[in-house]
Amino acid sequence: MSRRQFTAPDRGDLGPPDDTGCTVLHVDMDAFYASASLISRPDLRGKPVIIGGASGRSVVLSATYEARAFGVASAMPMARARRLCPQAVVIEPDHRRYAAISEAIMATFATITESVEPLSLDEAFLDVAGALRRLGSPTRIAEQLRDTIADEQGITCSVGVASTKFVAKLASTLAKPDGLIVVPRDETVSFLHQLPVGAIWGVGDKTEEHLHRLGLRTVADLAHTPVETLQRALGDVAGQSLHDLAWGRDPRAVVPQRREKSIGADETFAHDIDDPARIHRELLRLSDRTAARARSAGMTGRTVSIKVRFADFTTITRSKTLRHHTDVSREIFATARELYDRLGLQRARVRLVGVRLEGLVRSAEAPIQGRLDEPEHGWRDADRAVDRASARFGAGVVRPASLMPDPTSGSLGGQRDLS
DNA sequence: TCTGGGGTCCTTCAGCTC
DNA sequence: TCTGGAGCTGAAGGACCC
Repeated sequence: MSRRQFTAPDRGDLGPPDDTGCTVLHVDMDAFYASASLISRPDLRGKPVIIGGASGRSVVLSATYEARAFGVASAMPMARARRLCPQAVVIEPDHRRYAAISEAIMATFATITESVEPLSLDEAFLDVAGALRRLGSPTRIAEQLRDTIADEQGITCSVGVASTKFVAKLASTLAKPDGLIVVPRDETVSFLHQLPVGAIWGVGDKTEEHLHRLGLRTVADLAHTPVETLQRALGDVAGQSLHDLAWGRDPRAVVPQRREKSIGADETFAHDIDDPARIHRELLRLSDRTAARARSAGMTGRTVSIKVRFADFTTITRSKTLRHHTDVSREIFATARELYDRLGLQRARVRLVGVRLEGLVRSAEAPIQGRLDEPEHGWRDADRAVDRASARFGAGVVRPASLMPDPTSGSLGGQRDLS
């Protein structure tokens, strides 16, 4: 679900594209969250619909093309989206439904090739080199795939077909909505050179601005700039990478399994908070959530980091690397709290806090060491028991006492000890 | 206009060891 | 014993992606 939009370069009268050697497909669902939400609301088809949270600070997760015509876009503040398109129907996201549909779509991909690299819930790369004899040309496979997903899931997708991942991804963006673009291997460079620099994967607003200041506006400009100049401006890695991509060089293969490197959770408050006790409770809740997700994924991590965003939107991070790996809620919270307290904030107004566990490895590869200060059946066992209860009765049935609603006030636990 | 939540990757800098 | 450089690691921040 790319957020950037460009116009497809004109191929002129070159005839049907030659897809020889174009075995990389990038498949991207069209307005995925909106399309998925409309499956149960067919009465809203053809109307402007925005998917997003109800809280004052939420942003647009997705919008139908009818809403986009009014200027509504992903990641836009909801308040602005509502102003741009007041007649739009707003629907709260339903992440369980999206995950279920995504799983079904990935299963469809798996019937075509084993070489599927999911990028997110709604898009993936497929390497179809091994499926050509069985299913036909890459273009034919892409067409079949689009038909199958439309029939089985009731949503449309766009597909880019090319010889490299980067070009296939660009092509699917240009094909939207409900389209298919093939970029023949021999036409890769001419295809790229017509595009603006912002079309390149990895060039965001800041880098685009930087390149514009250097007088570089198109991919052709980029390609004809000495790589050393780009490296001086953007750093060694980014400079080299941009130069390579501008010439269509992208050796990255489609990688079926990608291992997570960090797991975390953050939360933006409905209103800025300056009460340290409330922030500690939020850190506890986020540590709990992060640890539970790590255990569920069978991972442990060694570095705990926190993120704090202030009322003026400045953001800081602090991290601490432990001597051993952990997936224990209490230990992650203790580290997060220590990092927060070390900031020495005197009632600063905080907008967001986050907790993240980094340096992940599989639990089996990093046995959790028993600690001398832990009781025989330590906090790990308690966490496991909570996991089992949550699996049986639903998430949140067992929580730290400080996160239980306070019966006297109706709010979350008050001045309980969080240590 | 007023900016979510979940991630990855890169750069820079400081501290440590050899 | 002191010093400087190389290499590594951790920490922090920024940019980017969906």
